[in-house]
Amino acid sequence: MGRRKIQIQKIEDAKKRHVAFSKRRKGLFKKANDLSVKFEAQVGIIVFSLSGRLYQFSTSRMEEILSKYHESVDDLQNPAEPDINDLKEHAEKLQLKSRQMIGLDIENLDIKELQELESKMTWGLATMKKQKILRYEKEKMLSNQLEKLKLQEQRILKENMALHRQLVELQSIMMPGKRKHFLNDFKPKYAKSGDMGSSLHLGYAH
Amino acid sequence: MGRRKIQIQKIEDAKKRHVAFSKRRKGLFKKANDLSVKFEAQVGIIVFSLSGRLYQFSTSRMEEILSKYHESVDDLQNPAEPDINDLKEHAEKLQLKSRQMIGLDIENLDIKELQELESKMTWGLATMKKQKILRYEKEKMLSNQLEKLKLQEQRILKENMALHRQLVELQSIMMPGKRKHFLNDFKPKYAKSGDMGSSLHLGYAH
DNA sequence: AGCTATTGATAATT
DNA sequence: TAATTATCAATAGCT
Repeated sequence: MGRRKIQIQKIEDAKKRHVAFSKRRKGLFKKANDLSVKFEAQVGIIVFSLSGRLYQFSTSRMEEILSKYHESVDDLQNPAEPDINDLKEHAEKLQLKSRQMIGLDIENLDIKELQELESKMTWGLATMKKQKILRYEKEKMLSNQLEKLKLQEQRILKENMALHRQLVELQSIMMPGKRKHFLNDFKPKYAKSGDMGSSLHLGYAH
Repeated sequence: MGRRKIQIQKIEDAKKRHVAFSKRRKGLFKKANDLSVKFEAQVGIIVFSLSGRLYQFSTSRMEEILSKYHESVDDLQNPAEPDINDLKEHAEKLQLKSRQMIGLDIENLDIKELQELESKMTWGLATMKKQKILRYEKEKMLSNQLEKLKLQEQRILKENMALHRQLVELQSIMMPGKRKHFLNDFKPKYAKSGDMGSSLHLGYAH
């Protein structure tokens, strides 16, 4: 490359380091761009510097690429919930191999091992997907229950009114024009006419 | 690079194309690895081939990098809901510039323009976040309503039973040991003793 | 999958 | 920060 061969990275002084980082980032993004142009590939690159700054390159909207990535990963059938420790162990393994240039020799890796790794990696995503479904079903169940309860309330109210009507009728037959005192002094709250609607205002569109 | 200079990409035959793609991918991933080692950077690369196949490289778990990316993007304050057309226009602009190697000259771009673009790009994410909150509140509202309805049902049932009791008491006073016929032949369904619980089995943990 | 002529990338320097 | 250039690295076309 440059005037001298370089191997590993020493801390160097901050300025040189920054310049070199900038150059190499630029080079990486250029390579990515070349690839995307030459092969009509869709590429997204995310880089975090040591200081935590984000640099990114993408041939189209990054979010588009990321969601496509998630779909792609989701599409791999998810294994029956691998043990979480197993998952972590594999993640560390991958990380280690990554340092040993897994990316470079990715095609030389045992394909089965790679698939296994990938599918285990997607476990988290699959779980999220399930939760989404569960959430939807829970919500549906809730609104169903609500509907049933409202109907139930209507029926009971109706019966309540009927009972009340009978009671009044009976009282008027027994002692017309007089008030009864031997009965409990009970005042129905929920049997007023014209209040057949729910006493709660429940507006909810599912 | 090779024996001859290459400019654009012709359709070539599939085999050569695939070989070249593979080589360049490998090269790209190597560059990424070099960068990450030399500068302790965290790098994630997602590549979709024209046929839709996914290739990826990452220095640590891809999901970790992606969530870090989302955090990073989320942290930029989102502007007060830019117009959707404005957003689209900017997205197309970015896409166009992307083709013109925005990634390469990203540092030469007007920083303000870049920030504006980025923050508008995060609008979609912010909206999703809001929807999540709304969903939570909707669910809370639903379960609140359910609770209220259940209590309401209890109260009405109680009153129903009381009414029924009075009715029976009144009948027994008027005509002990006899059945009344001038009253409607009404059979309360919801005033049976021992059925004070809700008739619906509503199990729900919020 | 290896090889190498040739172009591309870049470390050090200005 | 930008340009130059001596060197090393990547790779296109061949086997």
